[in-house]
Amino acid sequence: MDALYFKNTMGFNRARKACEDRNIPTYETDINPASRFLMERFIRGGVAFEDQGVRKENNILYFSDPKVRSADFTPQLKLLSIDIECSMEWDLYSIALYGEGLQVVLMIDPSHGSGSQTKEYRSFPSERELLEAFFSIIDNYDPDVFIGWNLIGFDLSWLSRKCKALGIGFDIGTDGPANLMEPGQNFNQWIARIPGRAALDGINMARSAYVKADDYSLSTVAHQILGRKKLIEESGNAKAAEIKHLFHKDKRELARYNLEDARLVYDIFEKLNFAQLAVRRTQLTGLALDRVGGSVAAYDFLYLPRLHRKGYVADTYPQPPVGNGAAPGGLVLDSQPGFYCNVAVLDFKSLYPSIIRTFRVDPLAADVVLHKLPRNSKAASRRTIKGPAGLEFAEDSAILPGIIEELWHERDKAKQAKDGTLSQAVKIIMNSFYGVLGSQGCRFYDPRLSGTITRIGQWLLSFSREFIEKEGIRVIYGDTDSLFVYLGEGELETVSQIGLKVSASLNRYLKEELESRFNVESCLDIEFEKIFTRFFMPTIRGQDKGSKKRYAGLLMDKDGKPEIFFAGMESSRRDWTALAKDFQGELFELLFLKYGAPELKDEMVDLVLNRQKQLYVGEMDDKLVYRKGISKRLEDYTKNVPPHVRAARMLDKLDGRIVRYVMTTAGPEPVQKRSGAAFDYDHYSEKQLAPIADMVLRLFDMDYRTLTRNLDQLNLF
DNA sequence: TAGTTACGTCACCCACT
DNA sequence: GTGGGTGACGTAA
Repeated sequence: MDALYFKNTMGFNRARKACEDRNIPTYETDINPASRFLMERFIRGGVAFEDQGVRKENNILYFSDPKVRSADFTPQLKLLSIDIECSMEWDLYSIALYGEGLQVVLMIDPSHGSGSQTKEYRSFPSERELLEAFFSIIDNYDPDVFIGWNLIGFDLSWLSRKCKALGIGFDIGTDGPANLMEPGQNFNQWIARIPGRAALDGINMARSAYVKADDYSLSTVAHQILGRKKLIEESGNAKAAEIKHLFHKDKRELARYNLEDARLVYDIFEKLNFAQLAVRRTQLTGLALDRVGGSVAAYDFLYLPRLHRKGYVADTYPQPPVGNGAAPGGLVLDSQPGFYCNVAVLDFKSLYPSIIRTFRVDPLAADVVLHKLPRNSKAASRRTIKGPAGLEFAEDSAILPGIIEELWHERDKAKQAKDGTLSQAVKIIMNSFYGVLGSQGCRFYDPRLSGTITRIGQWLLSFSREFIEKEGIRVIYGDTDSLFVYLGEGELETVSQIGLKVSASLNRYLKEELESRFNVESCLDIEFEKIFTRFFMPTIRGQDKGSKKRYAGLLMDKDGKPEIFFAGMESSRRDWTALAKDFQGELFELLFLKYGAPELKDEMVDLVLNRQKQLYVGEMDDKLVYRKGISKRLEDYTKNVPPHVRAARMLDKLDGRIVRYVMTTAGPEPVQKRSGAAFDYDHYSEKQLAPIADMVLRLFDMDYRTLTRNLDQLNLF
C-alpha cells in the first residue's frame, strides 16, 4: 500500500480521478482531507498552533501553514440568540438579539426616524439600514455561536436570501460573508458556513439530547423545560395575522414578543447545557461543533487513525454490500400480564458496549480471523475469542474495545466530577457504535458484526433469566437488557434486599461462567436499578396474551414521593388525546394508591362513569385534540388516507410536521380550521375512554361497555 | 453533513359473507 | 357486517 500526500486539494482530486479512470483501487478516498489531517493527529476540538507564521489583522489571528497539534482546551462559548419576525410577503419586521448583557430588538419603522430609540429598542426606516445595524451589533458583541429555533432553516436562510436581494453581503461572520447551503442531493439539511462562528439549532440540540416532547415547537419545548409560554400562542395563519397586526398597531408589543422568543431559546440552551454538550461531543468525536450528531463520521474519526497504526487501511465508501441482510435485534421476553406488588428491574449497564469490550467485537479483528490477515504481535498473544454466538475475533487486532474502554473511563471520571453533560455525551457515543456497525451508511457495515453483538445480548439475557428462575424468583418480563422480577409481598426494605442479593450473585456467576466457558474477563454489569411497589403488565388489546414494551408502575422518586411511571402506554404517546392520557393517569393513581382498600372498586366505577358523563356534557372539550406526524408529502398517501392526513389536507399550509386535529360528526378536522361541526363524543368514548378503562377494569371482571350501557338503561342522562 | 431492531395499535382497504 | 392484511406511526431498548 502506498500513501500519497498532496500539497493541495486540487492535486488530491486530480489524482483520485486519474486512479478511478485507470481502475486503480484506492482506499479511504472519500475522507475529506481536512478531516483526515485532524483525525490523524487526534485533534478533537482543541488545537495548539506554534507561533510561526502568525499575523494579526483587525483583531483576527491568521496562521499561514502553521504547525498544529492537539490540545486540551474547553472554551466557554459566547452565545447569541437571534429571532426574526417577518410578513408572509417577505417584508422584514424585526430582529431580536439576546445574549449575555445584550438584549435588543431592531424594528422596521418607516414612519419616524430616531424618535423613540432606546438601548433595547431601535427602529430603522429600511431593511438595509436595519441589517447594517444588525451586522454591526454582531461584530461588536462577537459571539462564538448563533442559536435559535429552526435557526438555519428559517432565520439565517431568510436573511441570507434577503441580503442577496438587497445586494449586500450576509456579514455575520468574523471574516467575510456567511454561506447558506440549501438541502440538496448530498445532504438533507440546511448548512450554515459562517466564518469564525457556528450556528446551533435548538430543535436539533433538543432531539440529540433526547428531550422528549409532544412536538418540537419553541412553544411546547419552552413550556416543558422552563414552564414558560410564548407571548403569542397561536400558530400558522393566526400567528402570522397577529404579528402583522402588532407590526402595524403596536410595535413595542411586537418587540416584546420577538425578544421573549429569543430569550426562551437562550434560556433553554442554558438550562439544558446545550452549548457545553456540543463542546464535549466535539472533544470526544473530533466532529465540528455544528455536526456532532453524525454517528458514522464520529466512528471514522475515532477508528481510522488507530486502524492505520495497526498497519491497515479501510475501503472507500461506498462499497458493494457484504454479507446477506439481516441481523437480529434485542430479545423481548413474553410477559406475564397482571397486577403485582414489588417488581424489581435488573438492568445490564451499557449492554452493547460491554459486550464489545468483553468479546473483542471489532471489524479488523473479525477480518483477521476470516481472511487470515497477518498479525504483528508475538505468537503467544495471538489468541482468538469466540463468545456464545457470532463471529470469532483476533484479540490483539481489536481496536473498538479499546476506544470504548477509554470512553468508559471518561464517563467514570465525569460521573465522579458530577459532570452530567460529559457523562451523557460519552454515553451517546458509546451507544452509537453498535448502530453504526449495522448501518449501510458505514464503511465497516457488516450485519455479522452487529448480529454478533445482539446475539450475545440475547444469550446473556436468557442465561440471566434462567439463573434467576433457578434461584426461585419469577421473571415476569424482560427487554433487551432488562429483567423484571417479582419479589412477592413484603416490606420495601426486605424485598429490596432480595433484589440486591440476586443481582450481586448473578454478577458473580456471570463473571465465573464467562471466564470458564469463553476464557474472557467479563465487563458486564447487571444492576438492581429500581423497584416498582405496584406494577401492572397489560395484555394485548382484546386478547389474554401479555403485551410487550408496555407497562405501568409505581416508583418512589428522589424525595420519597410516589410517582407513576408509564412505558409504551397511551400516556407516553403523543398520538393519544389528553382525555385518554389524563384518564389513564387517574385510573392508575387510584389502582396503585388504593390497592387493597375495600372502596377501590366503587371508586373506579365512579371515575369511569364520571369521565364519560363529563365527556358528553362538554366538560372535556379542551382535551380532545389528537397529534400525529406527517412523514410523507400529503399527496403521497395513496394506499389509504388516515384521519390525520385527511385533516392535514384541509389546511392551506402545513405548519410543521405534526397535525393537530379533532374528531367531529363531520369527520376529522384540523384545530386551525374547524367547520363548526360538533365533537363526535361517541368516537371519543369508544376510541379513547373505553380501551383505557378496559385495561384496568378487567382486573375486576368488568368492562366499559357493560358499565356504561347499564347507565344508559337507567336513563341517567 | 446515512446508528439499530422489536413491538403494539389503529384506520383503512378489500375480499368475503 | 366481518375479518384478515397492511400501511403508518410512535414507541422501548
